[in-house]
Amino acid sequence: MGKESNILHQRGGARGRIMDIAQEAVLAKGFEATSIEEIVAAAGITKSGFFYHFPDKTALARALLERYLEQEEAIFDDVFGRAAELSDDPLQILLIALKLLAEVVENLPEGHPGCLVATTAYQDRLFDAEVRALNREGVAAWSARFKGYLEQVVALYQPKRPVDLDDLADMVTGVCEGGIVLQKALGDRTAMARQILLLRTFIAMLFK
Amino acid sequence: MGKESNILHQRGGARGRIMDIAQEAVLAKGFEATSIEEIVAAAGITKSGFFYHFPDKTALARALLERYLEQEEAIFDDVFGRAAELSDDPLQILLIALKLLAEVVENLPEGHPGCLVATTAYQDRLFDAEVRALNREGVAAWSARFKGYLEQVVALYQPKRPVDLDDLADMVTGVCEGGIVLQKALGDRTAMARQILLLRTFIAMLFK
DNA sequence: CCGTCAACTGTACCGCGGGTCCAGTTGGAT
DNA sequence: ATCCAACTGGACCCGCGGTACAGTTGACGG
Repeated sequence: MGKESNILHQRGGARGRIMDIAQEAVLAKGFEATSIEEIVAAAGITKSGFFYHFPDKTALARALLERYLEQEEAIFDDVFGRAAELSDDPLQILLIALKLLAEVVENLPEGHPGCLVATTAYQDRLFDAEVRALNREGVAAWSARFKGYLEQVVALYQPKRPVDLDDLADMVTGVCEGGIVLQKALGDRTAMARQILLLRTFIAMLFK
Repeated sequence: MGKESNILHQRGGARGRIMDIAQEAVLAKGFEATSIEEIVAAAGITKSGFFYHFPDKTALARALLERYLEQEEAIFDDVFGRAAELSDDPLQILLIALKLLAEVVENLPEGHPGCLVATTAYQDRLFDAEVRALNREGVAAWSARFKGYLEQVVALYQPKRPVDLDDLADMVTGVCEGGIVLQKALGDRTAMARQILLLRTFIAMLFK
C-alpha cells in the first residue's frame, strides 16, 4: 500500500520515531496510559511494525530509559566540558556549569518536558528489577559525577559549614527533579532554571 | 496524621479505605495502571460499591488530590505550630520547622510514600482542567505559606546574598519533591530528610 | 537479473479489565 | 414498620496488550 510521505518518516527510521512519540506521551500521561495504538498511529506505522522493533511494551520502557540516561550524560558532558574550557578553577567550573545548565533548560522552547527517571521512580511497580536497577544506577551515576566535581572543589576551598558531599551531590539531581515538578505543577516553564540558579547561589555561598 | 482515615474505616465504611488503597497504588504505579478491580478487591467491596462512592475514576483522582492537599496543610500547620512554640524568632522558627519536617519524614516507617502533587503533575494529560487547577493552587498555597515565613525572616535578617523570595519559597517544595524522587529512584528512605536538612543549612547560611 | 534480507503491512484473533447500567438487598436509625 | 444509605450481583461493550503468521517492498550484493 502507498506509504504516507512524511519527511520525518525518512529520517532515523521508525524505531527512533516510536521512542520519541512514546517518551513525550509517557512524560505527560504515564507509561500504562500510553497505548501502543496511539504510538503507532502517531508514528504512521502499524501495530505489527511496533512489535517488529520491541518484543513487548516493557522492552520499550527499558529502551526509553537507556536512551534517556545516555542523552542526559551527553548534556552533562557538554555543559561541564564547556565550563572547563572557560576556567581552570574547580569551583568556577562548577558554577559556570550550573549557569549553563540553567540556560540549556531555559532555552527549551516548551520548557523541560519532564524526566524519565522521575516518571519511572513514581511508577516502579510497573517495571521489573532490571528497569528499576537501571534507574537507580542512572541517578547514582549523576550523583557520582557531581560528587567528583565537588571533591575537586573541597580540595581547594574550605566549606563555610560542614556538609555531606554525597547529600550535596544528590541535591543537584534533586533540585533538577524538584524544579521539573514545580514547572509542571505550576505551569511555569522558568521554574526549573530558577531553582538551578538558586542552588548555584547556595553552592557559591558555601565555598566562598 | 492519617489516623482519621483509620477511624473512618471503622465508622464510615469503604470510601476512606478505597482512597487509602488507591493512593498507595497510584504513588507506586501511576493512576491509569491502578485498576478499579484491584482497589475493590483490596478494600473487600465490589465494583458496584466503588461506583456508588465515585461517579467515575476521575472523581477518585480529584478526591485523592483534595484530601492529600488538606493532609499536607495539616502537617505544615503542625510542624510550624510546634516550631512557633519553641521560639519567637522567625528565622529560628523556620529552621526548627525544617528540622521537625525532616524528623517527621524520617520517622515514616517505609519512608515517604510519594507526593500526589508530583504524580499528578507527571500525568496531567490524564486529568481535566479542574484537577490541574487544584494541583497548581495546592503548590501555590505551599509556596505562599513559605514565602510568608520568609518575609518575616527578611524583616529581621539581611540575606548575605540577593535571592528572590519566591524562588526560595518554591525551593522548599522543590527540595521535598526532588528528595522524594531521589528516595524512590535510589531506594534510600533517608534521602528526603537529608535533602531537607541540607536546604536548612543553606537557609541558615543565607541569613546568619 | 536474481536472491536475500530488513523492515515493515494486513488480518484475524484472544482475554483482561475499565466503565456503564440497573435492579435487588441489607442493616441500622427513626 | 419504614426508609435510606450503603452496598451487591450480574450483564454488557469495547479498547488495548499481545499473539500468530503470511504477504509486501525496496535496497543491495553477486
